[in-house]
Formats: sequence, C-alpha cells, structure tokens
Amino acid sequence: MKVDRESFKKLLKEKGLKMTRQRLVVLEVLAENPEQHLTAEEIYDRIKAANPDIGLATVYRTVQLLLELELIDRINLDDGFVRYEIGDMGGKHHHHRHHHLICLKCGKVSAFQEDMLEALESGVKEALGFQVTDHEVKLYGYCRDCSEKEKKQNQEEKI
Amino acid sequence: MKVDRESFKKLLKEKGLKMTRQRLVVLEVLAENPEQHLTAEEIYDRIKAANPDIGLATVYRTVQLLLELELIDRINLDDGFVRYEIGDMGGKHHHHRHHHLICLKCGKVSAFQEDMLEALESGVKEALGFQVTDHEVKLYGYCRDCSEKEKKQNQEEKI
DNA sequence: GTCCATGCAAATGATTTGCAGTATC
DNA sequence: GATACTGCAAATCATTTGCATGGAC
Repeated sequence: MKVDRESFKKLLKEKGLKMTRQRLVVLEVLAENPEQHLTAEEIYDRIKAANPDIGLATVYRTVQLLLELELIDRINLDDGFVRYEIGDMGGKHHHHRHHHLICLKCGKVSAFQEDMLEALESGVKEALGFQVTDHEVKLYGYCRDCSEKEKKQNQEEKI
Repeated sequence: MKVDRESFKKLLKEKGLKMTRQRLVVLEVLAENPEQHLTAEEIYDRIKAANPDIGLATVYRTVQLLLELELIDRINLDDGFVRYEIGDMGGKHHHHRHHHLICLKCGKVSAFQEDMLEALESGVKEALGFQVTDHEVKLYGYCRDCSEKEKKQNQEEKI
C-alpha cells in the first residue's frame, strides 16, 4: 500500500497540525506492512535504519495521532504490547474492523473479513437496545498448519 | 454465587497447591460480584476492609492462579487495566465466553449470551482451515439508556 | 517569526519478583 | 517439619511527559 503524501498533509492541516518527515515515515511503515500488527518498538526499529535520529517517544506520539485521524487501528493481543495496523483506508462502510484469528500454538495472527456479525449486531439491538457502532472480534484456536500437524502426529502415534 | 470451599480445596490439591484464606477470599469477591469486571486493585480494595493485612501482590498472584485453574476469565477494555470476572462455573460447552457490550458514552460494560457466533466459527473453519476453540467479542456502541437520551435530545433540538 | 513537533531523559503506573517470615498440610 | 504462600519493598517495562531545541509554514 502506498501513502498519498498530499492527502495526508491536507488531513493534518485541517486539524492545524504539521506534516513532518517522522509522521510520514511511521505511516509508511504501517502502510507497507499490512497485516503485520507491529508494536511501537517494532515500528521504531524499522525506521531507525534509514532515520537514525528518530526517537521512540515520537513513534508513540505519532501512533496516537494516526489513531485519532482513524488512519490506523489498534490491536491488543494481551501479550503486554499494543499493536497497530493500517486501516481499511478505502473505508467501505462505517469503520468495521478488528477481526483476528490467533493461533494458540504458533502464535500467528491473521485477519479475516466477515459480514456475518451484522446479524449478531441487529440481534443485540433488538434484544437489548444496544446500538453497535464498532466491534472487535478475536477467535482463538489452531491455524490450518498447526491443526494439520497435530492431525498427522496423532496418526503416527496410532501406528 | 457461592464458592464451594471443599471443591476449591480439592482442585488446588490436585495441583499440589495449598488452600489459603487469601485465595478463598479473592475467589469469593469475584464470585459475589459477577459481571463486575474488577481490576486487581479493585479486588484488593474490597478485601482490605475485612482483611487489612493482605498484600496487593498476593491478589495479582492469586488472580493468575485462578486464571490457570480456569475459574475466572480475563477481560481487557484497553483502559490500562486488566479485569477479571468469575467464569461460567457451570461450563455448558467448552469454555465459550467473553461477550461484552461497551458503551462509548457512559462506559458501562455489560455481557450477553449469544450462540450466533457458532455459525461464524464454522464458516472460518471451512474457508480458512482455522479451528476455533475460544473467542473474545467486544461490541462497541451506545447502550439503551444512552441512545434513548441521545434521541430525546435530538427531538428537543428540533423544537 | 510563530508555533508545533521532536529528542532526550526522567517520570509514571500497572504488574512482577526477591526474599525473609508465616501458614498449611 | 517441610514446603508452599504471603507481605513488603524493590525491580521491571511499556508508555507518557517536561523541557529545551529544531523544523514546518
């Protein structure tokens, strides 16, 4: 994914903010690594090589800013780090995101698209009067690779 | 909800652990406050009145232990605290839990039961080969009270 | 030139850990 | 009586913040 410098600059200007090299670079790292769920420190590490004089605090501040601008999303995998990923950008409907599959064996995190939740949301609306505007769904289990490995191992044990 | 001292003791013994007043009290606080999503510090505060000489570190250690024993669940509302609530105990099917409605206006957190996710899980299994064993679902939006207040306010503005 | 933004280092705050004393089995 | 558990205080570690300098407009 490519960051459009000019529209980013414009977006910042609307809020009285300035476009800086650091802000652009952080956004670019996230845009170039979709589905990677990077921590602030990981973003920092990827930037440091080309920009040795950037500070970790700036990454933290920038990531907050990008969240407020709704350019990126936050993911919490309960491992002590907050992670970030580039948002839908295209923005089909009202930002519906945060669908993650987390493998309990290899730790791999993948995303999935699913509209089945809309039925759930309208059910909640009718039954409880709760109007859903966003959701975060994490499914824990075993990814294809790990569950196939498991299966193979079980077969070998039977022999 | 009431804690069964003896079966708790037995459960601990199976793992070579001892039953202590502190462990019992922490479990009781959580059992007596279902749907309350207490932080470690909040649990500590509720215990301190009757047991002034308990330590916060013990609450943290106990809560970890109860998680491992699958007697309680962990909830993360991204507000900087990890929260805990008593588990299903009854345990209908394979521990399926963590369904929360989080109101963006008043911050109220409520839980809901919903089996509609099973359709989603089998969809994921077929499409991606990912075998789901547990899930955590957070729906963000506006609770009945807040969305009614909102509606009323909008009507008044029109007058 | 005016502010906003940055880098650095120090501060924060939830959670963890080491250790000597204490309670459970 | 052995061993696990607790309380306390110190340590940890991700994230935030104060402040003087630097950069965008």
